[in-house]
Amino acid sequence: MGSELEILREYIARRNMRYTPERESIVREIFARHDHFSVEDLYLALRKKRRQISRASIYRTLPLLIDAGLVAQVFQDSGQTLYEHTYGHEHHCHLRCLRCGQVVEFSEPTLRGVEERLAREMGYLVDGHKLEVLGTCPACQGQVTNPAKTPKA
Amino acid sequence: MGSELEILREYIARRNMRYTPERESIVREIFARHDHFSVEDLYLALRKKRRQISRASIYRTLPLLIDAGLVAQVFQDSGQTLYEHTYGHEHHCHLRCLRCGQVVEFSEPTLRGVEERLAREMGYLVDGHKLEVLGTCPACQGQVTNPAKTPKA
DNA sequence: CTCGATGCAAACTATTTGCAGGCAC
DNA sequence: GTGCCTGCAAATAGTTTGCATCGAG
Repeated sequence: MGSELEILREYIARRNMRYTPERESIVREIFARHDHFSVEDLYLALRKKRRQISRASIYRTLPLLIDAGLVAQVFQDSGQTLYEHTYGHEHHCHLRCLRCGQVVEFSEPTLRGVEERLAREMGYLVDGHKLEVLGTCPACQGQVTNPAKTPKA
Repeated sequence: MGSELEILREYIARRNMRYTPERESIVREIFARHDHFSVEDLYLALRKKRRQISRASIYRTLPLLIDAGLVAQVFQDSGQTLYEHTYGHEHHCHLRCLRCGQVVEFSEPTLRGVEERLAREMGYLVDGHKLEVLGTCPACQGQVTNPAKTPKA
């Protein structure tokens, strides 16, 4: 706990950037929650805690955190990009219900082998993977069948 | 060849919708190309072939084609949603370079087993999966290291 | 003191939608 | 003829960006 801030500090120091209170608050908030969040979620949560940080700063900070390995982009839902913190968590995949949006996390260790195979065969330097399994959750089964909503672009 | 039109016809007939020349042209164009395309790509390609179809119609048609199993959403690149036709092709996964955007397709049959396991353990009705492996392609390795571009929302 | 970071508001861009006319059935 | 579709243009919504100011180093 708190070592995400050290990572941030180190990342920032190594590039002669500024360690600002805004950046620190953003990271604190991201690691205080344990869900998939959008920029808007972050913005509102910070504002509720009396840390008013502009959306622009959040948009500008997230790419840094991703590059620093603290955060990952998960997927899009209804037009919003969702993120999750990754530092300190084992990598996992997502099973998602196309009707209600429910997300279940699961792990699939064999994918490490797939990454290695691709690195070897294709000469890629592999950073990671994203596996999403899509379907209908138990609760949504047996309901009228409207075309499942396509995750908005 | 051409059976994608039959699928479309059947899908449309089954729901008392209209089989319009616009919808047919869109499907023809999608199956004439073999790449990942955006709505804009389609729009321009159709227009170049003197089939002027509005973007709105393309946006309205794609969800139907996805529901009909003819097309799938692949991923986002620079803010655009990319699609590919799927009918008549084996399912495959994507290996993508975060620096130049190159995409390599590969297959990973073991994922079928993962789907089955999840269906069994979580009670989901599984429609399919999307696996994306991210990294740096051989050509982009050994270049100055700017933070890899995050696929825009 | 200097230059990178912030906030604001305006700009962009992809996508959605209301509406009037057109056409598949 | 009826109601679904289409094109157009306007409306949305998420994200980006220019600029003046602020503040970390």
